[in-house]
Amino acid sequence: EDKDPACPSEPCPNAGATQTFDWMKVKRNPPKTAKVSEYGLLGQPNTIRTNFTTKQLTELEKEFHFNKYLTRARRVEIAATLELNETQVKIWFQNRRMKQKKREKEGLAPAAAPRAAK
Amino acid sequence: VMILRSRFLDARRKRRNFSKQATEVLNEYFYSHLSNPYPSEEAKEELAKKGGITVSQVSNWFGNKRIRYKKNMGKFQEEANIYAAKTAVDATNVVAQGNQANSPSTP
DNA sequence: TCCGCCGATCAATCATAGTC
DNA sequence: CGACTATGATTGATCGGCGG
Repeated sequence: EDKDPACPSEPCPNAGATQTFDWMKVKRNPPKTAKVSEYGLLGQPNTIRTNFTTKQLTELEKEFHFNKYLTRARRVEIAATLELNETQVKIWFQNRRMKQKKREKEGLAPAAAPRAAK
Repeated sequence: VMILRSRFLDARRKRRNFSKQATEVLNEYFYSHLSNPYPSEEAKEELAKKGGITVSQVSNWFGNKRIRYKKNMGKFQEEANIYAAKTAVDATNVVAQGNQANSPSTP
């Protein structure tokens, strides 16, 4: 996975002027979205970002407008219907809530930023 | 998976490059804090104000910058040197210093 | 001890703007 | 004008911390 003929080692000595800080080495663990089941042939089931279909997103969106939060039962139901993991549904709602919050926040500040600002 | 490109109709993405001044401010902060380019919420607001962009845009910029920088450090060497000279508040060890905790991080 | 949520971030990708 | 690159935004998923 990393091909760097110049600096094979880890402590890559500072090449050039700037050094290599910790944040530059941060590496996220690959998504464990694997579906178990059939991976005997392909070494990697779903080590990549899942792409939800329009249908799935539509359903999730619809459910979101009904309830911002899911109950365990509802989650299981939706996951089964859309053929997704419960975790994926859970995460989707989580991200959706954050997105909503972000939107609300932007819908108030950009328009006006008059007073205040100390 | 036949092409779920339903995202086509997302008129949302009408990107606009930031002004020279915004980029200047962002890069200045980034390279002067290269040891830890993670501005606090307050710092982001400050940068947003100075650059005339939103806080989210500042976040996006840093997110993209960090990833792209570490992905190909060599490509940014030149840029790094330019901005590094400008400001040097950096400090690999800014711990001590008898300083003032300006952040309201209540323990 | 396990689980869900939050906030921030990562990482890959999309689509466009800019350069040649 | 098309090809290629630079860059802002989006988003499924991870990380660490908190509370129940």
